[in-house]
This record gives sequence, structure tokens and C-alpha cells, in this order.
Amino acid sequence: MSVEHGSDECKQLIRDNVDIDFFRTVFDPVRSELIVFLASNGEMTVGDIADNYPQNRSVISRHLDIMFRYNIVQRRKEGREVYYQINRDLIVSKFQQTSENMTALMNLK
Amino acid sequence: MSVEHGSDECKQLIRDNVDIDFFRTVFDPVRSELIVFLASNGEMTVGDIADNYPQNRSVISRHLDIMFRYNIVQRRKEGREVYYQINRDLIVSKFQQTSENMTALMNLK
DNA sequence: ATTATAAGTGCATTTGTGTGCACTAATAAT
DNA sequence: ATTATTAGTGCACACAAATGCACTTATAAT
Repeated sequence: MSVEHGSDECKQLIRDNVDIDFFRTVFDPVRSELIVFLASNGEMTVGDIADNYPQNRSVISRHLDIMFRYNIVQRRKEGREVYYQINRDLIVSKFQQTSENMTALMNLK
Repeated sequence: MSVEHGSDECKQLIRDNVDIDFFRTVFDPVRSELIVFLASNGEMTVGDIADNYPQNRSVISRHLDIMFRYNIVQRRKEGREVYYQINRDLIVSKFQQTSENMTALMNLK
């Protein structure tokens, strides 16, 4: 124990313990706001969400789709509208798990 | 309570509770590897660190400097060499604090 | 003093990603 | 059937960030 790790090994460690793509998705200025906004306001349509932001609706639609791919938000279609809602459980568990993993990674030596 | 928040209010909430710039700095593919590498290998010079990575030394130097600005790493100069080491305490506390804050933000409603 | 080594900077290039506009697809209303 | 509305896509553009090379600066070795 208390052994030093090579860069390749560290590369693997970070990949195994931290979902970098997930957090790169979350820590975008617009998307992080959308996450809190949805957490506070519950399920909403794309149009209603976009009405609260300066960006074009297509931009908001894309941000929501990007977050959907990472399961950060869930969606359902009803007629011609699409409702998005935050996936609280995933977000909370991801942050908690990653916090624990990073703490462990910080004590490798 | 259980009141909905407007987008401006959510913008402020995320700013107050999450250091987005810090995490955008951490969740870069190269930098996140460097963080684990330094956590495992202790204090090292720029040259010795760079020897473990395919990128040009100047690139590694810049990544280290970016992380230094956010206090993610500490450095000291000794002769013509500069030694960098990870700031374990800051990283651990930032992750733990943010995990708690995000959990709270996910339960705004 | 000259030469060698380590770190960092200037600059140009590349790459990735956010953005808006126009358009399409799907559904609803008339 | 025609028109209107909602969401998403194609495409071009803007902008920030990563990268590498050449160069400078600082320090050490000879």
C-alpha cells in the first residue's frame, strides 16, 4: 500500500470513479441553471421553459436533449408537447457517490 | 414554502451554492487525470509530470497554472524547478460541500 | 562569461461547443 | 383539407479553450 501510481493507472482510476462526461454536462452555465429551475418548478414543456430564458427555444431544446442523454432529466410526450422534469435521484446519488470517490482518490498515497 | 422559483432566482441559487468555474476546471480530461496523478505521486516538478503525458510540456505547465489559480494545486519554486502538489483538503471539501448543496437544491419544491 | 537546463509566454492553429435562423416533422385546431 | 402550433434538426457562424512550436526568462553548471 501507499504505492505511487503511473499516469495510465490514474487515467483508469479517474475513468472508473468519476463520470466526467456527466459532470461536464452538468457544469455548463445554462444547463446548471436549467437543472435548478426544473428542480424548483417541476414538470414543464420545452416552450414554457424556454420562455424563461433569453436563448432561442431551439437552444433550450438542445440543452434539454443533451441532459436527457445523461439521464439528468426525464421526458414524456403528450400530444405535440414534450414535458421535461428533473431526475432528482440520479443527480443526488451521482454527486454523493462522486464526492466519496474523489475523497478516496485524494488519499491514494 | 414549496414555492416555485423564477429563472433569475435559480440563476442566483446556482451561483451561490456551486462554484461552477472550479468544477469546469476540474472536469477537463487532462486536468482530472493530473489531479489523481498528483494525489498519488505527491510533489513533482513540471518536467517530471510532463514526462508522463503525451502533450507538450508547455501544455502541462499551462494546465497546472490554471489549476493553481483555483487553488486546486499548490506550488513552490526551488532553484529553476517548480514543484506542484495537490491541495487535497480543498478538493475534498469542495466536493463534499457541493454534494450537500446540490442535494438541497434538488429539493427546492 | 558561456553554456545548459527548467519553466513559462506569445502566437498561430485546431478543436469543441454554444448559438440563432430557417426549415422539417408531428400533432392539433378549424 | 388547410392552417396553426410545438418540438426538434441542418447548417453556418461565433467564441472559448486546448495544443504545439518557437522563443524568453530565470537559474544552475562549467
